[in-house]
Amino acid sequence: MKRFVLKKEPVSKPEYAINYASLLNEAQLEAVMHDEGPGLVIAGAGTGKTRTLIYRVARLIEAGADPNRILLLTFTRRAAREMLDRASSVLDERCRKVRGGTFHFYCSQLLHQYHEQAGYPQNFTIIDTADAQDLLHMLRAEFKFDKLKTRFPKKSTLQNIISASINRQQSLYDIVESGYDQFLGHIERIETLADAYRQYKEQHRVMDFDDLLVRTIELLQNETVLEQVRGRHEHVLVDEYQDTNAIQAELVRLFTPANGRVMVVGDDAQSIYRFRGADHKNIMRFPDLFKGAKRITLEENYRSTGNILQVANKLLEQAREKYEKKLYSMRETGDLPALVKTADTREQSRFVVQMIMNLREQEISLGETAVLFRNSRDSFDLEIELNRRKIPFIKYGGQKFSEAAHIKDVLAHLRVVINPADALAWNRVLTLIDGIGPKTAADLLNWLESAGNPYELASSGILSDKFKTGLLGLSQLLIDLKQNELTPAEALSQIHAYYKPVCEKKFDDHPKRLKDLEAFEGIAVNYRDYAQLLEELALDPIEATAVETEPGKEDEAPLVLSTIHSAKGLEWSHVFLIQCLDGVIPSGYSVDDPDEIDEELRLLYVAVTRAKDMLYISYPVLQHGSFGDVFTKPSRFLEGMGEQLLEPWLLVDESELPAASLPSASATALPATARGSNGQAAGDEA
DNA sequence: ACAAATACTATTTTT
DNA sequence: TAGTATTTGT
Repeated sequence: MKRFVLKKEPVSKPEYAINYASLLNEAQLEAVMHDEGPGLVIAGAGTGKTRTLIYRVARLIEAGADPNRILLLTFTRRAAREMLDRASSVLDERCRKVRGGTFHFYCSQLLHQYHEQAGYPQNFTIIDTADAQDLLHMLRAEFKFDKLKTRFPKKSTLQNIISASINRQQSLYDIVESGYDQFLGHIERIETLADAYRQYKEQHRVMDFDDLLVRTIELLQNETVLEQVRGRHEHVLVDEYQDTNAIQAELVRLFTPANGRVMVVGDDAQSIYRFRGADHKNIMRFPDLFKGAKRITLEENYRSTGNILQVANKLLEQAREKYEKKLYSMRETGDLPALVKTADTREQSRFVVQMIMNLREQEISLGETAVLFRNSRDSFDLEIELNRRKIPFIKYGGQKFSEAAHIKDVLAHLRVVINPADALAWNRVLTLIDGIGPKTAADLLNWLESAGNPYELASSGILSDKFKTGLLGLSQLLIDLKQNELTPAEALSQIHAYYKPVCEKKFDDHPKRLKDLEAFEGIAVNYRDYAQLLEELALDPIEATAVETEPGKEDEAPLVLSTIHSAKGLEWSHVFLIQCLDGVIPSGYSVDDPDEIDEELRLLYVAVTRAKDMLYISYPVLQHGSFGDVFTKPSRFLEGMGEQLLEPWLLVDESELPAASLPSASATALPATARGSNGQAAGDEA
């Protein structure tokens, strides 16, 4: 029955098991069914972007595409996993065979596979941001730049500058001039360091995150490799395209097969990674890069109530650079988002906790609620309050679990065993020993390079009584780890035992950290060998910083605390946005650059559009600083919003309320709605 | 000369 | 809070 007339007929249904037309709106359907040539989907927040991608994957497979030859690039590995999970439940298990992951992950796969052409050993190691910083720290000491009279950038700043220079494809000078002008006097030293850093990485055959992308582009200059790589992609799909930078855009171009089957999805109004070189205009330049790209726009929002979208649209109106679309809510109007002014941070925390407890009584579970903030530290006070009230929560964003000092300490021991040439890990391991500082460690390292057996530390020439015992202990541990073939979990448990006293001495909060280590051993059970554990951890660090679970209630999904950046692509029924202050959002660092201000505005836009049913924006009037209290102003972005957009809530002291309204309470504040008695506000129900 | 203890200060966001 | 500068101690 295969007929050459098929093309002329309306989209044929009988071929598909899934009835796409009934499950998707017109624009979504168009994106899912799009066949030849490049496609660009501009999808506003909550317009079913992910849904469209999922159904497209299913549709392509149904149409006969080999799942293995579909490449799905996402921003995080979590997003890739979720998408393929959902696609599998929509269609079937074939969807799991889709190639996918982050740009970094896919590049690292290619580089391992074509290591010869790339000029690297098969087992090159990937260093994460913290390693890169440690390396710069070491180099800075080597060049004696740490003993200068004028202020020199600290290691994290140095790493930021170097990485920005690569990702934004600008010279170090330009980066320093535009963002770090206080260090312009040191520009030559910074250039020296960046050069030494690059050399070290080449000599030791390690790559940082940026190298993974840059080296892949270099690799694909090889025509044979390029043909092979392209040849294995039948379709390329890219999510969150607005957050790609020029390097990633080039990768997409290189990955795309000759048939031009590439589809990218994104929202220029949600571009929030400028600092990493992303340019929200990139997505609009896609048609220049891929001629004849079909453009599809999704504007119907299924997520948020009308009132929430009004606030979102009002935010975008303030942008200097206009965005082309406006969101239309497909839902009811809903309640007005709340604007809550609190006396100080403590009161804000108590307000949030109180509201969350009230919501829980109204059958809105913790898992349907999230608290968002600009900076990771903005939730510190709230975390204390949540702990006090025994409310389980999980925090995303900020420092990662596997980047915490104590976890890195433990991992360094593993790294030394896998790769005795890993100077960074040695440095870390050695300086943990009492009596060994940077200098002695460097001397020992020097000796190590010529040593026959690097683990027989005791035979080194420079043994002093001061640290002899410690060094012997370390030697013992490393030999144990090397000789007995242990699983990663067993090895970690050995290291844990060795590290325990060190940890107790080094950290005041050792009980918490030792508990983390136990949890880490549990996680390590899932890994085959040391090397796999280390590489996966570098590319996909364990995101959650702290999980606090109340015993017995483990099945209830915990409350989510998240930075706005980490909340991208997610949604919750009720969303609290705390610390909505001028100087926080927009960040105080961005106020003199209009482009940066626009980015902060988009950030706020992302935060607001995470909410499905109700949004609470709060800010404290007074902040307790180290120099005394400081009066603060709400975010400038909220200024133009009248009471018809945001409803001001008053916090009423408990003592002024009828006794019944609060079940258990210390001096907790309670919101009262200005709308009178019918309000949904907390406390009214119970 | 180097390590350890203490005081101070400046703080984004992520692969 | 953690990273850095300064002081104290061995």
